[in-house]
Amino acid sequence: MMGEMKKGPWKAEEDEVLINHVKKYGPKDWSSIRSKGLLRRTGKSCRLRWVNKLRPDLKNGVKFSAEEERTVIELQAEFGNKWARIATYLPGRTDNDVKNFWSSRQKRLARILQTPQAPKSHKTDREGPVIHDVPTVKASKLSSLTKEETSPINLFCSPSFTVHNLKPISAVPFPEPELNSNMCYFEQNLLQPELDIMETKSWQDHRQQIPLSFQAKHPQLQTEVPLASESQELIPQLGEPNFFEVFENGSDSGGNNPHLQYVSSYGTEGSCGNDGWKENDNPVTPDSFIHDFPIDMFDHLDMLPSPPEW
DNA sequence: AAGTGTTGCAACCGCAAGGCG
DNA sequence: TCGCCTTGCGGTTGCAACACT
Repeated sequence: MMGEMKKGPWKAEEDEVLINHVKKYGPKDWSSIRSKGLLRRTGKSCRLRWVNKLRPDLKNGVKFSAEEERTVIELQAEFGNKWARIATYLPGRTDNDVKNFWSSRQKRLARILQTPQAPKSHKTDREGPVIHDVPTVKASKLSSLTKEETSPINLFCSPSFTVHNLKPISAVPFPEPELNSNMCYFEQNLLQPELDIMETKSWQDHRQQIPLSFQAKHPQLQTEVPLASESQELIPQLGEPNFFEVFENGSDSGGNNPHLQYVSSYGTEGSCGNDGWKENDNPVTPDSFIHDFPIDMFDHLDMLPSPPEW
């Protein structure tokens, strides 16, 4: 009879035994490692160690790239918490990696939402990406239309990993804006219903409302909104497929946006035909959308300079 | 330098599915 | 068909490392 099962961190010697076993027999027969008396670990533990740490093709100690983050976000919106499935799209990443990444991200968002004005955590310094460090990017979908035909709206959205995720179903393609660090563009037509509803709002009301209508009605102004750091971290999430999950306790894992249903490029959502967003039958009004934010969230928004100053 | 809070990661646990006798 | 065993997956936890006061 074997002694007690060993738990806890693996030692280098144990790793070596495990690796040798896999070399001989392949990544299987995990239980035989114990039955042969090679290790006092369960087969389950051995398998986990191999899959998560010892496999030769792993990106151990390498942070998720922006591209990987984008992929996870898209796939989580599509598959839900199917980490193993998502991991198959990310070479060198395990389901555990993806799961931990997502968990950290959710915690970060939750913290930001709960304490938008709290003293900045020291940890934020080693969290990325910081908006102003994000390189300039271009919208992926280009158009021959002029800006006058499809006046872009500057919305508060991070270009760091959301731009190409946003694939509005609108038939009018994107113009070709260059996105700087604090802004990205949405197709105006997609937002027009919201813009009409919010039409009466102004920058003076910015504590409660995002004055999209101002920009929509004056697209030529191309307003740019400087954001405080915490809001810079939060507001980018507006563009993410699963953004609404942040606000919804116990919402379904599919990341359904109450207004727009995301259909990713990985394509299991068939009703839309093309990649992108489709309209929900019961959209949430912009007001209810905005009211889900902490009341003081927009305190970080600075007043726009008046046009003559531009 | 010590204390404290936060984060990321490694590993465990429980459950379910599948294979096999 | 049933029960056992193995494997795989998702959720959770514990802890070391780090940053700040």
